[in-house]
Amino acid sequence: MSRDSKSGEWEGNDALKTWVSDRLLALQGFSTPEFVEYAIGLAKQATSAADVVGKLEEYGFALSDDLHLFAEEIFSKVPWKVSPRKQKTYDNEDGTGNGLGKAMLEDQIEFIKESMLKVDDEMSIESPEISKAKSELETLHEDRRTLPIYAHRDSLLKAIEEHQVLVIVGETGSGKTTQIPQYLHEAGYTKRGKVACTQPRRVAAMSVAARVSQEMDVKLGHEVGYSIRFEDCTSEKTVLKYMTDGKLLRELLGEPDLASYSVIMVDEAHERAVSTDVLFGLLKDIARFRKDIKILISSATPDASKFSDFFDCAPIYRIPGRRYPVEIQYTKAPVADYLDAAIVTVLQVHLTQSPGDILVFLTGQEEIESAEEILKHKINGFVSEIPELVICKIFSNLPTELQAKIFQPIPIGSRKVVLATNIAEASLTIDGINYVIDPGLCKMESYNPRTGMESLQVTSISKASAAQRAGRSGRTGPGKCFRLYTADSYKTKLDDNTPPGIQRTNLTSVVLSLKSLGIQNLLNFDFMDPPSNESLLKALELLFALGALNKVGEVTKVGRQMAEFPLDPMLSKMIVASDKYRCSDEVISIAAMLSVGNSIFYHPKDEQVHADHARMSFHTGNVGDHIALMNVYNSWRETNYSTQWCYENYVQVRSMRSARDIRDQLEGLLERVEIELTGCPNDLQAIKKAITSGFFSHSARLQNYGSYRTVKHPRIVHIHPSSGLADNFPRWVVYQEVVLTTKEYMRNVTELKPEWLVEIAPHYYQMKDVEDA
DNA sequence: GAGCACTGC
Repeated sequence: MSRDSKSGEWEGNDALKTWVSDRLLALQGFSTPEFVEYAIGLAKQATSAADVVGKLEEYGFALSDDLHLFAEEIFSKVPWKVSPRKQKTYDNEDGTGNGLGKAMLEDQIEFIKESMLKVDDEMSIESPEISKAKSELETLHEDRRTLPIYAHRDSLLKAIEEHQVLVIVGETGSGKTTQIPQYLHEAGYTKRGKVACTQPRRVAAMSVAARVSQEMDVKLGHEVGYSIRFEDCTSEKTVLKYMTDGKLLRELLGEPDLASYSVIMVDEAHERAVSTDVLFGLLKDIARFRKDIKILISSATPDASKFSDFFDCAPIYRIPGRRYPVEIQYTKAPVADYLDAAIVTVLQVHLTQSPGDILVFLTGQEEIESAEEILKHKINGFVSEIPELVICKIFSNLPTELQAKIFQPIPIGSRKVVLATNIAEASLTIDGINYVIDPGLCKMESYNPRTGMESLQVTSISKASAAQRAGRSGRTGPGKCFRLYTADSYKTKLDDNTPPGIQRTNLTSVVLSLKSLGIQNLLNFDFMDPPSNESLLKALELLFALGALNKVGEVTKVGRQMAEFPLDPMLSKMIVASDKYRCSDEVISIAAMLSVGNSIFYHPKDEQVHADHARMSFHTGNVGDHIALMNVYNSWRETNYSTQWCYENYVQVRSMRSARDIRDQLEGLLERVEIELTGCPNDLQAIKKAITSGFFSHSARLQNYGSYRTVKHPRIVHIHPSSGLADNFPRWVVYQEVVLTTKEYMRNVTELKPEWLVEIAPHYYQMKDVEDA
């Protein structure tokens, strides 16, 4: 079966395609269907052969006589010059994309009215004494019936029965996540197969499963279970399975038609996580040949037409939520200093507004810490007595024990202010918030496929995000949201939605997964919002260089081995290569440490000297950052994974535990791909060669004045000051990544011998690349 | 001589 939904498009042009493919093979050594289509597409849109050359050069092809010739030939061979991009059109007479019957709509509207009234009643009905008297289970069942979704049970089931794909819009508090899978179970869907409900986050999958197992009065892991990385709490009995969407993607690699499932419910679809978006495309395809499977797309955004359009006009079913009104205030004029404005607003709310806690959205750790200091200082400066203000902070890198503080009760008569990053927008919910202060900014990652460079920059949030932030104040009562920008800039400067993750990330790993699933032409893959062609082609190019794809774009044996590892392909390649150098034991530790990210070392502001000293102790002998990370892991392991050791060495214990989990998983996977676990503790060269096998495309050589030039696509870069080699200036290095902050910095650097590049990647480097100029 | 939001397999 072919997954190329539009593969018929070029039929009849096979001769042209073959010709283009051959020429591309000659030009760049490999040629996948994507590159063929890309080149033909360029020629179609180009106005001249020179135009084709320009575009190809812009992509990264080296200028040469061959390239010019190719451009001229393809320009003359492509027979037609067209064509406005094909637009998807749908018959959509009423313009709502809603195929539900009128009666059903009315039924919904009626219920929305009812449930709005109910919200007020509910709060006052039950006294604590009464609820105590009831059995816990009875209360649970009663709770189920008071959820907004309850009255929709039958019409919802009917809609699911009648349509293969249904988009469900359920506001927060509607009960969709816990109830719909139970309704499906009660209606008999689980007799045909499991019901999966995917979540973007691990904790959500776990906690929802726990809740549902209580409601159904079964043991967690029996009929109701969850499955997340490192933890599969399911059994043969399991019929309702909550899981992370990434986990379902992994399962898809082993079971491409999801035969053991009868319903897939993709929850929190509006978040548009990379794995959710990939799932959309795959599920749409599965639904085509598995008419018995039901797909539910559940989103909390009112505008679900995009989901509906994508799934061929799937009907939209709306379930009301339970929310309180939120009053939104804008500033009259733009603020000069939003941090200052946020602090002033906190104090104003504290002094003038009725009780209720405050949530402030800031961009990062440093900002939060300085806001905390300023706020403390200002409060101490008040001459007269004011009610106590308890300052709490939360961001993901904050040690767990300090994170817990935001949930602790505070003295009566005092008020809590929580200074938070985006973590409080969706990932965690704090009760008792009545006021939100929103400067309208966040840090967002962007990825430039041309340079392969990531950068993290402060940018304006979207309208959707602003709404989500405001909503955080109206969960337990009416709320207020103070936006530190003008109503006009809200209207004109904020985008409607945050660009989906898939358009902001390095796609190498996604591309390898999709290729492993047998998708032949990724430019035709049905993405809801396609990533740029360039970003897909760069990913293919890298996978070819790594040996994961052959020269016509098919997955190789190495590629299949790599795809088994839940890692960035360069890390997977490093592991696969470690077999040859007999050092897989060391290399999986390094891969685990690298894949944890940059939160291994702990750098408190006031103990920098000690922290730096501790960090450098792992770099003895200028071994490079990769080996240093291995030293950290091994030292920790030698202390029997001691927490105390972590504190003494300024190492974050949470990150180390996560590295251990990943390492254990990788060790298990070695066997699956038939790589022996072998160690060579004293042969650093072997380890470095394995690293080079994964990261050869990230090589750089020393220039004057301590700067470096990357070898393949020349750019000037620098060693990040946190690197152990920052003062060492080795002549040749490989690096894990380049990040753009104040300069272009290479992170995680290791020295190498230039001849290794030619030895390890002869298809990528020639002697002339590494000889002295 | 810097400073990094949030997820996930």
